[in-house]
Amino acid sequence: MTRSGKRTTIVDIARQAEVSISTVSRVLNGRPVADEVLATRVRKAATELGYRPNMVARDFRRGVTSTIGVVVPDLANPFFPHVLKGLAEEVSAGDHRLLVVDSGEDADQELQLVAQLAGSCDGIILCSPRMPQSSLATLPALGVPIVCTNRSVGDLPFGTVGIDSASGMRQAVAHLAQLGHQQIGYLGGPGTSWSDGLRREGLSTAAADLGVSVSSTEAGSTSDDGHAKLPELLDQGVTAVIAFNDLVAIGALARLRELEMDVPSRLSVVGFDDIPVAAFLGPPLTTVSLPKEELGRRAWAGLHQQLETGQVPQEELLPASLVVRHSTAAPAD
Amino acid sequence: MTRSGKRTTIVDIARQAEVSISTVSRVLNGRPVADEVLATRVRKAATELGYRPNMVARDFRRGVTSTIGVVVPDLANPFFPHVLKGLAEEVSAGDHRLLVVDSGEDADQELQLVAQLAGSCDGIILCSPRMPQSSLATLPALGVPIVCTNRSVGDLPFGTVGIDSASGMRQAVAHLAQLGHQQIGYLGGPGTSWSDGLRREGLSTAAADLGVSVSSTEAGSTSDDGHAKLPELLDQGVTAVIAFNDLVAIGALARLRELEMDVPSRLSVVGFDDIPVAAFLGPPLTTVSLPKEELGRRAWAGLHQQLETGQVPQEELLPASLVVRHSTAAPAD
DNA sequence: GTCTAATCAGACAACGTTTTCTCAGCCACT
DNA sequence: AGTGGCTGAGAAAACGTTGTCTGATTAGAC
Repeated sequence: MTRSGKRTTIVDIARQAEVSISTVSRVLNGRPVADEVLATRVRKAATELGYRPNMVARDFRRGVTSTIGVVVPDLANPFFPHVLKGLAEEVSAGDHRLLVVDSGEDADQELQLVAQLAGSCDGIILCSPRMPQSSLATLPALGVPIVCTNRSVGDLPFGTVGIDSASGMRQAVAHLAQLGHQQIGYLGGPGTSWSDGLRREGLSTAAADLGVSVSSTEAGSTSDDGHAKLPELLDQGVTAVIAFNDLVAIGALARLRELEMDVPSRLSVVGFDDIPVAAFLGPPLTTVSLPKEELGRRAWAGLHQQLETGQVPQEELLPASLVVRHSTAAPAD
Repeated sequence: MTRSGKRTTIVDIARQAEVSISTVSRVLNGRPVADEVLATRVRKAATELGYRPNMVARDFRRGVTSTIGVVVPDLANPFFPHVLKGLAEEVSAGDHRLLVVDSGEDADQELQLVAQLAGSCDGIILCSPRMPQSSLATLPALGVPIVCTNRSVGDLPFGTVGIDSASGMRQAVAHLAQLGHQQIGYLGGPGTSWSDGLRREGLSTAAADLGVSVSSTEAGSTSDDGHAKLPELLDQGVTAVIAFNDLVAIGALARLRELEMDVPSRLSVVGFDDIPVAAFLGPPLTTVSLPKEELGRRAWAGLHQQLETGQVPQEELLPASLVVRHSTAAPAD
């Protein structure tokens, strides 16, 4: 501390080490300094005074924020924290901070949050954005590089990285078909979800290919939704159900328990995401595992590239793979 | 945009509105301006030029960061996102940003992260910190106000807000005792967890008061831990098990299913936290519900107060309450 | 020994904003 | 009518850092 109550700055160091401010800056930033004597004097003074750089001033001068914004629809959905973990890992390695905001599954608030974030971020990652295409189209005007996950953005200049849900769905349907199921139900996600669109598409083509019939309903993304909408599918005589995600599957499982219908003997259930509890459910859930951490990592890679080169990265699609546990079996017949 | 490629600044506005820079600043910050004509000229120019303030410059000048750091042990643990939601709600209302970092349940990394965060935050909220008291004691030197949740900090100058886990535990034990259980097992949390200490304390006093006996083990905070450690308790002949949290309880439930021991007829299970899936498990989990969002809100209140007044707020304790579902019943005898 | 070239530390401007200070203008009161 | 006080807009400094530019010092070549 200097005599004044303020924080120590490079000026204090310069004074104490009897060198110029520029030299302090150079030493502290590891730029080449010829005179090793000066350098050590500076470093000594810095530690003596307990110097810690003022990041805000540094960012201000450099014209950056060193901050990346991430918008997720719902942190309480176990899917997103995993994406964040993958993201955080890489982002902090690149000396950036991560500003996380939760839009509460609200498309309007999502749009507002992005606009607000844009003011204090070098770049933004939109996880599974729920906003309509028309809102999405307003974002380039913010002048901030944006990468979307789990969403196609038309010809908007955004990087995108998604998961090949269609393929995952094909694997799930193939698995069920092989077990002998002829009638499959789909507990679909929210209509605003791009992934849900992909999954429905994969479902119908796979079903057509394999000669099984499909009933589907729009449920949502929570366990409550799965719990509420399952009977609708049961009425249609399905022998297996695929859920939009594991949470919905958990809701369905709970309803089946109430109805005293055993899983998998009376009904097979397949989830999506492979959240950690999936392996511990009763029965352990067969589900399509998605590379969540990798999704985060690739999103950062795309954004990073755009920040460095100005080039909008190409669209990317990550593979999904079915994990067979014990919630699926041959139909009772 | 001005002719140069740069972003528009208040200088551009001043030029266009033909007023001084100070006036622009005053108008834009809503400070009293006498001449309404000037004010409207400024506002008009600002919208025409599409002005968006440079937050970094503003924060720099004001000597603040407008950012609050939050450290959580594991985002994938469903407990924390709820705390964050309560927190985020209030924090963003106060024109602050939330910087969230995940320490991966690693005490060393936790300490490092806090030190790093300190450089770019006005204040820090430590959620259930896992670091030892000795590390905690080094934090005041960072010169940043800190509030801890779920942790007593001795005489360190931190605000703290916790949950009365001991009372929750008493309720759980009372519930089980009333059902007729005489032998209760506890699947404890990580030794570094303060909450776990509180819970053990509440458990032993409640057990003594009610005349039931207790066996306990140190499991951890994940479903894997519960799954692995449950047999240890079963060997001791308990008729009911209380888990450190719902995730651990889920692991226990899974193990019981494997062992074909029905819940609650063969063993009663009680969790802690009341995470959303708890209600959908098989059977729906009796658990001690914790005010997670409120915890976040109170933490911010404490930090906010400290930032405004410089006064370290008093320790706070929030109530917990048992939610009885279907994983508990009278013992088989 | 002198002149040129090269090297490197120090002086200083700049980043965009807020805020303090200055001073012009006006009103009211003597 | 002159002066004192007051209001409010404009000028300018300041925040801490980085980076460009300048000037000095030294080494090398003739």
